[in-house]
Amino acid sequence: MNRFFVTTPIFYVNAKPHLGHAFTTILADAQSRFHTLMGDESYFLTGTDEHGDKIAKASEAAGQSPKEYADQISGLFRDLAPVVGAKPNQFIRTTDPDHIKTVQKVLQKVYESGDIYFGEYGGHYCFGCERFYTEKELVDGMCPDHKTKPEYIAEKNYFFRMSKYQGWLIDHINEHPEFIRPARYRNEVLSLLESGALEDLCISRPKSRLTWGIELPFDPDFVCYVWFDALLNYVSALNYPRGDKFKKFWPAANHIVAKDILKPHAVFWPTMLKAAGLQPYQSLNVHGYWLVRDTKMSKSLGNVVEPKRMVDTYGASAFRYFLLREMAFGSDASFTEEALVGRLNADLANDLGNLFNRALAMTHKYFDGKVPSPAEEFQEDAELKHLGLEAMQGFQENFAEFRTARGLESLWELVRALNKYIDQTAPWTLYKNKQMARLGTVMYVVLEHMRKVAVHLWPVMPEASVKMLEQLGMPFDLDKIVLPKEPEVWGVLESGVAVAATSNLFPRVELPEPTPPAAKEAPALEAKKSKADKAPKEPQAPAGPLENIEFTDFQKLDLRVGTVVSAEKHPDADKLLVVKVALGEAEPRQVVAGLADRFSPEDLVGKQVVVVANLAPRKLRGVQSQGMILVAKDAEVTRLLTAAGAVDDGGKVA
RNA sequence: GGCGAGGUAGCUCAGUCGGUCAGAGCAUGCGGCUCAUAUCCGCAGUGUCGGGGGUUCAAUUCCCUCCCUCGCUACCA
Repeated sequence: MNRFFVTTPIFYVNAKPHLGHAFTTILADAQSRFHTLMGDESYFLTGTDEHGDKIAKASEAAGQSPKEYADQISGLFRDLAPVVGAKPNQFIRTTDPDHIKTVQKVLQKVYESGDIYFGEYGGHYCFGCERFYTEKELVDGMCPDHKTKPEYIAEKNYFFRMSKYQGWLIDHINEHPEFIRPARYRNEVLSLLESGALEDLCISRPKSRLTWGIELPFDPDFVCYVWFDALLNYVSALNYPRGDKFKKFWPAANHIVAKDILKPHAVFWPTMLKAAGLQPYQSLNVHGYWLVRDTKMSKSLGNVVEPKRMVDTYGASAFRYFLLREMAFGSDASFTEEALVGRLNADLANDLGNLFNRALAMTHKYFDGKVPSPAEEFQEDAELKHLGLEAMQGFQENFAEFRTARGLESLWELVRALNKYIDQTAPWTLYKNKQMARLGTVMYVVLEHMRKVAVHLWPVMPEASVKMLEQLGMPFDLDKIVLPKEPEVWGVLESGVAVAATSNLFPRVELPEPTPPAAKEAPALEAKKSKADKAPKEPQAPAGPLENIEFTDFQKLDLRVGTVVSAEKHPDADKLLVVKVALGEAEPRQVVAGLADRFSPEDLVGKQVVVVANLAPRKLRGVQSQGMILVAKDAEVTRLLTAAGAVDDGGKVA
C-alpha cells in the first residue's frame, strides 16, 4: 500500500485565519481524501507555529504570556479545518513538548556532526552606510560608496552549514522533477541555487534579545531561529526518529505551501534533512495567492470572516468546489463573490445539479423510482462511456499532480456530455413510444455515470458526494470504492435499487446584495493581495499597541511643520524620493523618504508636511537625509500628515 | 537596479518540440426540446495569439529588441 503524507505549513499565530489558510487546508484535505480513495494510506498534518520575536511582542502588547497568546490564536486555527469540511489527522503546535524535544534532538545531532558552528554574524561594517558588507561587495577592501575601510563588527551566533549541501540539492532537484512543482517554482529555486554560493543559515538568537523559543541543547544562552524550529514539525509530528508514524510516512511527504514560503521549504528544509541524515521529502507543491476584492470589510476584520461567511452562505462543498476549480495550480487567482456565485450556478446548479435532478425525476417517472436494468448497448452508449473514461482519467491524472482546476474541468466534460446524451437519446420520446428496454439502458447509463461522478467528487465536496450517493441508493462506503478502477468499471449501480425522487443539492444562488459601488470607482485598488500562509519573520505592523512611554520621552521628538519646496526621484533607488522641506531655517531640509511608490514628486511640492526634525541624519543609498516625513496609513491608502490649516514653516507640533 | 514569471476572444484560461493551432468555459445573440433547478441541447461570432525586427518554404509557437503586468530582492529611519 502506498503512503501519502500531506501537510499544510504550520500557520504562524500572529494573525487570524483567512482565505489563504482556508485554501491551503482545503487543498491538503482534498489531496488526502483523493489518495484515500486511490487506495493509499493517507496522513494529513496541519498546525501552528508559535515561537519567535513577533509572538513575544504581540503577547506583551496584549498583556498575556506568549503561551497564553499562542493558545488563543492556535485555537482559531484548530477550528478552521472543521469549518471548511477538512479532517486533518493531526494538529501540531511548536510549543508541544514532543516537538521541542525533537527539535533539540536534531539540533544536537547536526551540531555533533559538525554542520552547526559558532560564528560571527555581520562582518565589514561601514558607518557611513550603516550596513554590513560581504567580502564580495567590498572594492579592494574598501566600502564601494565611501572608499573607506569598514570596521569589523560581529555578533556571535550559531550557523547551519547550508552551503555544504548546495551542490547536492541542485542535483537532487534536477533528478526529481516532482520535487518542486509546478515547474515555474522549480526553475526559480534552481536559478536561485545556481546563481551563486548559498550562505550558511544563522539558526540562533541570543537570549538577551529573545527568549520565546526553543533553547539550543548545546548552549543555553541561545534559542533556535524560528524556521529551523518550524520546519521540523513535519517530522516531529511523526514522532521522529523512532515512531511508527515516522517509519510509515517518511519520506512520503507532500508539502503544500503558498509561494511566499518557497525558499525555506525548497532550500532550508531539504538541506536540514540531509544534514540530519534524513531522506528528502517527496514533493513540495506551491500554490499562488488569492487576490481579494477590496471592500470595507477588509479594513476592520481583514479576510478573517470570509471563509466562515462563505461556508455559512453557500455551504462547505460549494466553497471548496469554487476554490479548487478556480485556482490554476501555481498561479494567483481572484476571489470575488460574483465569481463564486457564477461558478456555482453554471457548474453546480445548471450542469451537475440539474442533471442529477432530471435523472432522478425520470427514473421515478418511467421506472417507479427504481434503477432499471440495462439491455443492449448502442453505439451512442459506448461513445459516452469512452468519453467518460477519458474524463475520469484526466481527473485522476491532474488531481494527482495537484492540478485540481484542470482535473475538475476534465470531469465536467463528462457532466456536460451526460446532459447532451440525455438530449440526444430523448428518454421522454422513448417512453412515449414504449421503447422500455432502450429507455432502461439509457437511464442506467446516466445513473451509473452519475455515481461515477459523485465518487470522484468526494475529495472536492465530501458532503455533497455522500448525499449524491445516498440519493442514488448507494451509501458511501470507503472500503468499496477503488478510484483507479472507476473509469473502466461498469455496472456497480444495482438494478432495482430505489433512488431519491428529487435532488436539490446544488440550488441556484444569488448574490446577497447588489454589487458594491466601491467596485467601480477604484479599479486599481480592486484586487488586493491576501498573503496566504504567512510564515515566520516578515516585518509587519505591531499586532497591538506599543508599550507606554513617559511624556518626557515624547518631548524628545522635535516635530515641525514645513512646506515641501522640491521633490525628485532618488537617482539610485526606486522607492525613495529626495524631498526638500522649508522648516523656517536658513536652508531647506533635505529628507529622503520612502514614498516613491505611493507619491509622485508633484504630489508633494507645495504641501505642508510634518517632519521629525531632530532625527539623526543618515545617508540613504548615498543621499543625506536630515529628518523624516510623517504619513498616516491604513491597509489601503497612505496620506501625508499635515496641519488642518496653514502654519508658518517651522511651526512646532506638540 | 538585479533575478524570475507572464502578456492568446468582453472575462478566466488551455494550447503550439514551427505547418487543420487559432481553442474551452463563462458572458452575448439566434434557434430547438420539455425529463429537469427560467434548467438542457444546437448554431453564431468577434481575436493583427503585447509592439517591432530577424531566421524559415512556413512563426502565435525559435532568435533579438522594445513596451506593459506580477513576484522575489536592494534602497523604504
